[in-house]
Amino acid sequence: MSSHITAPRGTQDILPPISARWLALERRIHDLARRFGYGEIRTPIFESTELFVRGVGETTDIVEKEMYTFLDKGERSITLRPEFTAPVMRAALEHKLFAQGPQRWYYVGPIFRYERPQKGRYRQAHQFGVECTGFVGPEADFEVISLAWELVRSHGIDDAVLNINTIGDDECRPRYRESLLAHFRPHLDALSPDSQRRLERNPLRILDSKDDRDRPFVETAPTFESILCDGCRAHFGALRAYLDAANIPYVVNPKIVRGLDYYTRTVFEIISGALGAQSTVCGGGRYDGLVSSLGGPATPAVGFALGIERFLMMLDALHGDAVAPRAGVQAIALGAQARGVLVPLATELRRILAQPVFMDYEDRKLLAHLKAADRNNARYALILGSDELAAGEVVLRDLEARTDRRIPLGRAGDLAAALGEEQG
RNA sequence: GUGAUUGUAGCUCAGCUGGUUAGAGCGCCUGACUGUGACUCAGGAGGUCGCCGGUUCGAACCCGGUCAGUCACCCCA
Repeated sequence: MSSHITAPRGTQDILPPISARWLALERRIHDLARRFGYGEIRTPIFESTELFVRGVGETTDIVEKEMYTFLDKGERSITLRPEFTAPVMRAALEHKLFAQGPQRWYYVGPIFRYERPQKGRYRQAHQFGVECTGFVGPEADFEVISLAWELVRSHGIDDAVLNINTIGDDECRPRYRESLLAHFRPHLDALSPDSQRRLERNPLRILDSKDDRDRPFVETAPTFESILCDGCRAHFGALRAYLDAANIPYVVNPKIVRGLDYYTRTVFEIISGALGAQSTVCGGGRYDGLVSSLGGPATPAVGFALGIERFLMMLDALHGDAVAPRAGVQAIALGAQARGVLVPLATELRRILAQPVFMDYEDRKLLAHLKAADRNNARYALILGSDELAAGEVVLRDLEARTDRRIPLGRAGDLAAALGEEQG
């Protein structure tokens, strides 16, 4: 078994029938994005390592320890993309798209992070996300959040909660950071080892600590609310007003921080209890400083990324036991002569019918063919044996109603019509 | 990277304090029924017990290592 080659750790093969659920979700994603006026962007799966170091932030965990980085044969440092936002902005800069005003893109595809796999966490994961650039106002934040929420809402997922927060901008975030440092530093020795490490790196993250040792100091820590600058305060207030007006439920959660360096002002997550410890299915926010830090024009932007695997886990938890309705036709030929007639007929039916047409080609008993029809979850069996051949007919069996009818073995169109009638 | 836990048939799992030929259910194949499917019944195929090494007369079982799955920490989608 393990002497055979297996899929690399943290990756998975997506096989039928599960792959059909991926396809269904992807279709809804494409449709949703189109309705919001977003165009699909596809970027390379690998990029220059430098892009992520500058874009994501060199002290982030993603860049420090989670990237798939290697030298190619030309000695270039290459990295499998660990996220989409930096590549999308790189592409936009490369093609001078910001010169054309506000832009809206979405993407669907794999990302790669070298992590220990666990529930909802893989080394190759898939994300759907959007980026909206060129708008400084809260309307863009609202648009992006409502797009994400619409995907959740339209699937009837009821245990998902939208969490929003603001983490300030260049003006007030440094002030808040300083006040947190001033608050925690005197208690450094009493903090958990994790939080001691977080203090200089990203003190905001201490607020989200699960360690009891940190709790008393977290509770007395200054709130961002008290330090927020007027601009950020107004932006956040306006966003909340839009969400209220749209009846999108949310909670303000000061612990939502986000681990990537590029976020400013609005951050949000959609969280579900169906996901175990990796409870975030969708995370995003505003990143007004990223484009200029990549050497482009000062360009405000908002976006999010949504984990496809995690989203499908939520759908599983919601209605994992749903049975698919029977659909399609199992074409059954008994004997070589019947097969010679039925094979071309099946091909014609495939041209005409929207339903799938299944067919096995072995010389097997009728019983075995009908079992195959059950496995394929077919609604009908189209049976052609020597009797039917002699009579110039086929038997159309409704596998659900368990009824037979004989239909003249003529044009495929007549058959399709018969099937169409039966399908209502 | 840290910790816990689990690897036996396609799937879900038994397998006693080590004992020689490793089992069950489901699924699959064949037949009872030249040709009528979720039901019966009878046969059959399918396993280097994750892998490597050690201990032992003897290892699925004990020990070490390794790989992988699962879960949590960290972090994130």
